[in-house]
Amino acid sequence: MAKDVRERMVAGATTLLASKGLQATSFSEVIELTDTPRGSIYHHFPGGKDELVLAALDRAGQQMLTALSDSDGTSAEDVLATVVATWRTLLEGSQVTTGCAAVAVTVATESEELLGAASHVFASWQERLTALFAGGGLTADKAAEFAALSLATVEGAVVIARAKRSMAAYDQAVALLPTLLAALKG
Amino acid sequence: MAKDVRERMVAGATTLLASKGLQATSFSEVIELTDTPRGSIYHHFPGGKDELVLAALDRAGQQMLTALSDSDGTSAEDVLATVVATWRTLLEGSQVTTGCAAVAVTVATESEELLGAASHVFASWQERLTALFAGGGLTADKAAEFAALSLATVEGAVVIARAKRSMAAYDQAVALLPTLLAALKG
DNA sequence: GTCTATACGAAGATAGAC
DNA sequence: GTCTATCTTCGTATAGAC
Repeated sequence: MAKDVRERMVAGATTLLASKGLQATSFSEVIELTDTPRGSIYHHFPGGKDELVLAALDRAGQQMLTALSDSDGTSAEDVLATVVATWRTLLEGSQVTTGCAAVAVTVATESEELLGAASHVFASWQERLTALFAGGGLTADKAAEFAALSLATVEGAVVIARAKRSMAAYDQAVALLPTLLAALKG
Repeated sequence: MAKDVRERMVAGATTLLASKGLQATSFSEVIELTDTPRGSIYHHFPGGKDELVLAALDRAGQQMLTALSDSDGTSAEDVLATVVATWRTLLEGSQVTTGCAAVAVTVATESEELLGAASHVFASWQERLTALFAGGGLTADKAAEFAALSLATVEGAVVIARAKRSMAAYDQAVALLPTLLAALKG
């Protein structure tokens, strides 16, 4: 059915954004990857590529929020571990070739709308992390700053690990995050 | 003279990579930005676009190393402040639209050679930071981990700040780096 | 070193048939 | 909903004149 085709296209676009970037997230690649009919792209996405990418960003944003959905009421240490592990799993499962869709869009788009959507993804993650860290033992101020730093660190670590194709590079870059958290608590 | 044209093209490509990404770093854009002759691109870069981007990445890598060239013998705190301030200046001078060329290439290329060049840029920065932090009061192990984390954090902070077009987002993401450094020293 | 002309392919997008 | 055909634009790249 139609919903299914559209959903598969969005999922494929999300994957392509994260692994090959905005340029390679073309209709041709999406169709090939998802085995969906070429003739129905503009039926499902009248707004063209931008509408597809917008939907893909939204999906990517939701996925991380879902990964954090079980973290309510857990300690800040556990929240941090979940974030670090979630990205680690993504990297490892792709031989360190896949990263963050929002990052890929941010550094490659010239569209205000797409940039805004990427911004919204980051903001939603940071907001959620701030709440979780605050609930997990940090003061409001410290929670906000630690959420901002840990998100930036993980995003940077993912990019650097991809360039080096090295899980060790990722692990090294995030290694001191628990140390910082301990310092904030102590 | 020839060297001048080539150099201007490389400089322009570096700027375009950092601000508009790999796709937009096209010959047309480079020529327009740098006001260089269209007919001489393949004279200066027989290897085509990849050769141009390779040179641009190398240039970007050198620029950061140059920014760190006065940091020998300074404290780890001063080294950190220099790194954070260098990226901050770049962001601020562009209304938060410019970022890191190596990040732009990493998330957008499918070329092993370009990915390797981006990897080399990150490695050269990290190596230099590790040496500076070690010289500035950290043990070898801590220096390596703090170099990896601070580089990842700053790179991530730059991307997120660009998406949000917000210097405050950058400042917030890096705010706790001195706290971590203090914890490592104490 | 720089020019023009040109070839080639890919991508986004639209129109109209089925 | 899906197809095919087509259009336009753009980017990379080459050839050969100046």
